[in-house]
Amino acid sequence: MLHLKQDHSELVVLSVLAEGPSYGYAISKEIAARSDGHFKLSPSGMYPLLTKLEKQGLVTTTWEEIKSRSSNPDASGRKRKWYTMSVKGSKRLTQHIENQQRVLKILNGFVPASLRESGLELA
Amino acid sequence: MLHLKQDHSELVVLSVLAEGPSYGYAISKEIAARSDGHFKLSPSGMYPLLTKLEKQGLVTTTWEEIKSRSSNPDASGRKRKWYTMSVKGSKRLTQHIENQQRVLKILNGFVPASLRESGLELA
DNA sequence: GATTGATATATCAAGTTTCGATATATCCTA
DNA sequence: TAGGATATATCGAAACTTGATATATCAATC
Repeated sequence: MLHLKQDHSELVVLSVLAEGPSYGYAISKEIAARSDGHFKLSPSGMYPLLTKLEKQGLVTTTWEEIKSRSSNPDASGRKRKWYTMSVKGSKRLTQHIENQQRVLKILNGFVPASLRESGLELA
Repeated sequence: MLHLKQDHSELVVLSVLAEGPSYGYAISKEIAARSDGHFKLSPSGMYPLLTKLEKQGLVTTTWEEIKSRSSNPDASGRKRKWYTMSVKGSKRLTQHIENQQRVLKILNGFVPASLRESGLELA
């Protein structure tokens, strides 16, 4: 299991949001599921990141009031904060991936030829 | 220009050392040259890293006394610390690259199909 | 009706990492 | 003799990471 660092976190979260609006908890489950449990983004990594994305205008947010069926109808209920990727966020995701490609290509240039020949390539 | 993070630093430094012994200053120049100036590992990143590699037994070291031709033959002269990759270091480099490949493959699974179709792939 | 586990958002503090600045000293060339 | 390159190394402020903690609801079991 690998704890995601900021760069990868941002790429992964934006990628998940590229397929439609979601919210913190669901995103973290999605990341674990789609990585076969290999990637983990914990609450303390997720929420500060989402706040950052919001401040940078890469996502917009709305609150959903989750009404309980069984309890007091006046109760505030659980709240869910939805994140929707903006056009700016979409562009940022593309940039992110392009940048990763560039870095990978350079990085691959450092891999010794002997290893590259055995299929150990990064790009 | 991109400052290398620890993971990438280790991979790049071990890759350089895979081609033969070298020393801090030369490695940093090699990194800048072979990345067309895109990667930079500054002294404050380089020396602690080399010390770490040494402590982990991934490299062995020897000091070279660089004798001056023109000055006092008794002068201590400049010292150069050579780093030689060990068998353990060689194995670690392979592991490093294999691990990167694995992470990249998973990461690529998050990239939206629409972007992957335009050639924006990470693995 | 009480307990448990899952859902859901969020912060804190301690630890680690990063990186520009600094320190020291030699060598070479103009 | 001054400046730029060579060479190793540390410091401290800022940023980042992450386990722990806090709060609260909901659903299912006991």
